[in-house]
Amino acid sequence: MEAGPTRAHAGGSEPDGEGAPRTRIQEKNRARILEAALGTFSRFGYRGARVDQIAEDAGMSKSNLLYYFGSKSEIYKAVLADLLDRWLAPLRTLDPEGDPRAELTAYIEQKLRFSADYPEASRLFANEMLQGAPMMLDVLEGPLKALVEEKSQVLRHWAESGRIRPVDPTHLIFLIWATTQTYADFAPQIEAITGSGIHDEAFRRQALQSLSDLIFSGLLPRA
Amino acid sequence: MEAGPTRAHAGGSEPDGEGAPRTRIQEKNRARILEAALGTFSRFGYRGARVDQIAEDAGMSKSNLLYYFGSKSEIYKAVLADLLDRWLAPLRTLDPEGDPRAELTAYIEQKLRFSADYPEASRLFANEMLQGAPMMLDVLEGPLKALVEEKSQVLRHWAESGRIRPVDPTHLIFLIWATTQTYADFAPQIEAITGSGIHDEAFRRQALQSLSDLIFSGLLPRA
Amino acid sequence: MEAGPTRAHAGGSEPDGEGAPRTRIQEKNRARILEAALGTFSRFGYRGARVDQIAEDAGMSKSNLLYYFGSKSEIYKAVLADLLDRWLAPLRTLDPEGDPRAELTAYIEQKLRFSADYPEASRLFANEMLQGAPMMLDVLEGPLKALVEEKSQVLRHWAESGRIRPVDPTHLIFLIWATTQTYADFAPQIEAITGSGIHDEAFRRQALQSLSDLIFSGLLPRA
Amino acid sequence: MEAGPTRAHAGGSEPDGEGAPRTRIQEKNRARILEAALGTFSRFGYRGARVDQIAEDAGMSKSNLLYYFGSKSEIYKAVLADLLDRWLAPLRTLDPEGDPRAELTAYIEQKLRFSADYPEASRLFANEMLQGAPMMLDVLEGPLKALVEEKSQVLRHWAESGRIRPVDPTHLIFLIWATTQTYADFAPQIEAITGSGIHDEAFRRQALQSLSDLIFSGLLPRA
DNA sequence: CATGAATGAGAATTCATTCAT
DNA sequence: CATGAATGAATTCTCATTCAT
Repeated sequence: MEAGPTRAHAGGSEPDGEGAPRTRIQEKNRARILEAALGTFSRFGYRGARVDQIAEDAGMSKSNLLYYFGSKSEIYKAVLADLLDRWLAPLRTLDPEGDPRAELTAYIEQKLRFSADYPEASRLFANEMLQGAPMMLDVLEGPLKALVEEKSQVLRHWAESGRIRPVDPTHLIFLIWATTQTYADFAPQIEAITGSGIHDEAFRRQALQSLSDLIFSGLLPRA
Repeated sequence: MEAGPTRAHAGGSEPDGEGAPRTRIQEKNRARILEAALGTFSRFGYRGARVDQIAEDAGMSKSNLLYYFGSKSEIYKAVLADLLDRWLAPLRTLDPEGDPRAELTAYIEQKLRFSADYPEASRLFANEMLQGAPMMLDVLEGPLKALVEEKSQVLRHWAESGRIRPVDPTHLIFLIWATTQTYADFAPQIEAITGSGIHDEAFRRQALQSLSDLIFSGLLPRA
Repeated sequence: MEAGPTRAHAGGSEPDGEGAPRTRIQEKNRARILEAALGTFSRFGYRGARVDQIAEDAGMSKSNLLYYFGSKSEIYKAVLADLLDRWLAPLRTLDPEGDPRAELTAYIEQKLRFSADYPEASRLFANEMLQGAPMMLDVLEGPLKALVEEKSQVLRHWAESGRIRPVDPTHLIFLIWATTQTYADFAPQIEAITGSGIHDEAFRRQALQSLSDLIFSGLLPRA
Repeated sequence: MEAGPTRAHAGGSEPDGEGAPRTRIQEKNRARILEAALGTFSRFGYRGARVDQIAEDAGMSKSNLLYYFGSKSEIYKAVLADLLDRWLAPLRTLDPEGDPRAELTAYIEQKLRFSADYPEASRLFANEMLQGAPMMLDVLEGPLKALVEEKSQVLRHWAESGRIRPVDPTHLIFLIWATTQTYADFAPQIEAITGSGIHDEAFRRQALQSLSDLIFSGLLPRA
């Protein structure tokens, strides 16, 4: 069983009930925990992460951490939930009415920003995938798939109206995801080779430039 | 200490001396262990992996496994070493004298094959990156960087001679890596969305087609 | 690695920080552990001792013991530190201004008491020596050597002023140490031969008598 | 159970039967094993010693070592048996007809030589004592006790005939044992303080001189 | 006579979690 | 809201010993 739910923890007064109102300090501590957890889970995965380390990174005792979340898997689930929305948001903005090049460039830019601003979130997502996405399968097969199909339609329409060349939209989306995320997920490799990384603004501009140039114009010289 | 080297275990007559000659049975058992280890490490990373599980997957007792490798980190290192050569091989074949389109297409195809044939190796590599590449940094900064620089020259020459459009070669290489590996590393996502995957030959052909079309011709309609 | 230092264990909120203030319960548990550890280490040495057994003797679970000390070698070091002061204390009391016979007799008596009251401490010290004193070398070469040199001076002065015969002070000190400690360290032998032991008050008086008689008057009949 | 006998090892053709004739190579290997075992057992005691290490020190495989001795405790017992005779030998030479001073000086010298030549044997003996002499109790209570009683008689006769002062012979023997063995058993301490040790001939002469001077003449100045 | 292969019982830690305060 | 104390189930690794060759 990995990343699987554990029994709901007993006790009476935990602050995590459904829509339980939270005090300001609770809110702050939950946020600190989630941030620390993101850092750890993204590096080591669910099994490799240690509650101790999360607590330490969050600047509180392990006991106190467990007062807020009850169990390791609860923390994990909360982090994942936080993550998904942000991960999907950029694609949602793709506007069927906009100019294809502008829209896609904006999308790529947003994804690059995400890699720059939330590299750990990107890595956590990657980690889930590597493990077979045990906690995310339903999201992948549900909302994500639906969204991809919706946006694929947009791309197909653009192609039919001659505004872009006809390309398999799914693979195009995969390409955009892969190329933008790689700057976060494979950062050590990127940095070893280039000496810089997506966190650097100049580098990010250069990456955006190269990517959109390639995606829009391709490699073949114009006749 | 994660993924750090452990001292060679003192006890017993372990068969793993430097260039020690190996008997047939050793060869066989080591291979079984490495294969099982690849499966486990690629899913759970170094810390999340359990020696028990590797032993079970390899069909031997934990003690016997440790007779061959001495420690978890020794296994990990052996798996990584095995992996690197295969991972790098395709790029090495890129021939400066060949036709750019043919060469690059062949490269992409090889990388896709790798994702199809050794998805676990691909994921293990990804996992190392996510963790910050603790065991691989020197390889990244040494041989890998050198190879990338060598092949970047090739791309640059092609551009200078007008055979391809001038594109930042490093980012092009990153794009190829990312897009080909994503089919192995993010397989659950791919499958959730497309219902198929890189292991399927038709899918692989379609992916290759889409990728090379995009990379060579880009999205913009020809004037 | 024997008796070598281990890293402080990462996990949890161990109560053993540098000069961390200790609660009453911590004080009590640490004391129980140290006492049990003394018993085990003194019999079996560092390597031969089992943490399980120490925990059992201390009346607590192994986990709880490790909550207090983190590792076997940490316990060992704590026991040794506790031991050294007590072991050295008697020699410190040797007063240059006092009467040689009274001073030395008092010293011998204190050492015999130590053997009687803390035979396990004596044996632990012996055990460290047998192993080559891996954890104690610096103390031996530092504070202990200094103290011995200081007290050797005292003996030398006594000899120069004619109050005792001139004898190599170092070997005299070794003799006193050896003869007093043997009653604790070689207890089984002593008891097999005499049927009694240093724990017995009459025996102790007899030992003291014999020792001081020998040391002061020697074997040769007075002319 | 420590140092306790384990079940006799099965098999048929081991070379260790009662008076089984031994080939030259067997004889040589047994000797190498016993020597290596002495080194390890003397430092770490029975429990702390590892068969691996003994095998390595003896320059053979663990399997081969166990071919000769069958089990750890068998080796231990063999080493102890070897040891006892040598340890006792010096005392046996004490001649009732000889001159007390000459006889005792010779005895002390022999014991110091033993400490110099076989420090590991001395330490192994000490180790057994520290553990409560589980394997030696019967020897201590039998042959050793008898021998001590015999030689005590000698000392008593000497005292009765006025050749030495009347001193408790047992404690005198203990003193000689303790003081001579300390140079082997507590070698690290001796060396830390003096910078030399019993292995050094000059040091040994000095020790002998100091000891016999003290034992025969004592500390008090002659009137 | 000797070695390589294999194993199971231990032994030291690690780690998530519970409990009391 | 927070911490210290305690625990038991893993988990890695050790070690004496057995088996086959």
